[in-house]
Amino acid sequence: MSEIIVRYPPSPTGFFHIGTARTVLYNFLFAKSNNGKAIMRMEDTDKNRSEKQYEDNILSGIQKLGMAWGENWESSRTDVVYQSERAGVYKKYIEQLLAEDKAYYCFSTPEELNELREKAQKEKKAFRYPETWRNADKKLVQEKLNAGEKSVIRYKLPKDITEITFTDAVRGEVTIKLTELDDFVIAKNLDTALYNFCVVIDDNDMKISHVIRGEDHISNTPKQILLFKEFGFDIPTFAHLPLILNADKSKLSKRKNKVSVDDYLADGFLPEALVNFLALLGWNTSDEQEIFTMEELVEKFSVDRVHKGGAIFDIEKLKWINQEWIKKMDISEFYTRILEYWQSEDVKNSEKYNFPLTTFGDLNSEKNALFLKEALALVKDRTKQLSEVFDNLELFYTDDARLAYSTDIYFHKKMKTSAETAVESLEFAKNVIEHLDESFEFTADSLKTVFVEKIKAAGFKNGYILYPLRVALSGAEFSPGTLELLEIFGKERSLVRINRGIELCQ
RNA sequence: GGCCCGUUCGUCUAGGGGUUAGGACGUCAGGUUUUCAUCCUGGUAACAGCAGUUCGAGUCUGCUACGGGCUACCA
Repeated sequence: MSEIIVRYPPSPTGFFHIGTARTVLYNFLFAKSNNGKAIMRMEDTDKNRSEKQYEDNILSGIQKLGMAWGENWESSRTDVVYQSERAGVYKKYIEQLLAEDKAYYCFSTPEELNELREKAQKEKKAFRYPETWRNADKKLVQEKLNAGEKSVIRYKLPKDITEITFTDAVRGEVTIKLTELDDFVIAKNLDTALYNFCVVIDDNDMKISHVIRGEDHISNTPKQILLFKEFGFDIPTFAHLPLILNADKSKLSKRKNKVSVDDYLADGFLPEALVNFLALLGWNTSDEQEIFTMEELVEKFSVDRVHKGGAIFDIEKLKWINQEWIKKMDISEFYTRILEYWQSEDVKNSEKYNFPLTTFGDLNSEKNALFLKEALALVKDRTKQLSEVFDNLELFYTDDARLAYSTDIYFHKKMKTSAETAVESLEFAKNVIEHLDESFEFTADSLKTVFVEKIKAAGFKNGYILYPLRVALSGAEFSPGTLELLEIFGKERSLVRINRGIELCQ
């Protein structure tokens, strides 16, 4: 079997799109799992719409998600092929077609054509280019060319073929009758070849074995196959992926969804989670595993199991997967990742998020770093998105003596507590803490033993004491557990917060 | 309009003639926990419709309906 080679063909006309990411992912998984390789090909033939910033964004986005390209999967920027630099190559093939009378110049103006299109629409007929210039007089054509009249180059649809059939790796046999096609434009001029043409030349030059792309390209496939045949090239295997959909089942779009990968990254989704989620949108193993590392995906991926129907982008499931990935991390990894996140370009570029690291003091200081780590440990398993963490950490860094919150939150029906009863609860807790031995180990576990014992002896219920205590320590309605808060704040800070609570309640 | 493609719980999906149609997310209820989250238990909920083939159809065939994609001198 010949070598497996796929291509990543983004068009740098917008920021790295979630749909592009999914297509690249499937190409990556397929090539990687088959010991093949992937070629990065920038489809930037549309000079008006292509921009360098988009190109950079796409390239770095692909790397951020852990998808690589190149002979050795090194994702080198020098490996990137630009269609804009291959105009000369395309030109030769266009000239060949012209010389063989397989293509021709067409002088019909867009205005004329649009008129015909509208007319066909009105008469409820399909529009086809009427082949006005297909067999035009050569001399006339040359004269117009010499006169510098505007023209395009069209492919001469063969008349001896009636239909094109190809076997799609995802959906099986697909047949399109040639009567559905017309003499399509392959180039604006000799130096400006268009998409359907460039793709064929490139795929051949790069020995692409598998073309894996979105379903929206199915209708381009017969045109490309015609060209492959025309030049006598080997035809790659096509695999058309189902589309990612908006909630209303239309193709995923900017108007109805966030579509930029960077936006999701800025929102605190992990690249691993994004990849995991995207992989499952249109493909799955038959077992019940939901969380996959990239390695596992590579190992298990197969095109046979790619679905035909489109899949709606469900952010709730993404959130769940993201949380699973966060739970899987140990605390030092979480610490590293959250710092990376706070300092990432995605966050800095976002108008929505502002995470001043100065809040945490100088993190080069071991003490500060350790405290942050401990605080993160208390917050980790309750975070779905990295973007929530900063706010959830705030309570650990506010001025103990000046904690501000509404005493309404001391009210709890089940615990039978309120701002009034809180004074008693807090005084009790304060007393317990103040009478601890010098040698007492101020940890959640030890504190639990002591508190449970003393509370029982005093005839209270655990919640009656511990709920208000938690509120006093956190100043918040919801927070990590009471004992954990005591431990992280330590004796001194805990007492200051308890006193502040008493002060507020009186 | 034309062509092409698709259709199992709200969502992602398992399933390839005989299943109480399974799992996950969400949601709801209960439990654990000092609150929230986590965690545990349980519930809810689907084969688009109609014919046909067959002893038997979610699984095969046809038709209908619905949905989507494409229909550029964009990619």
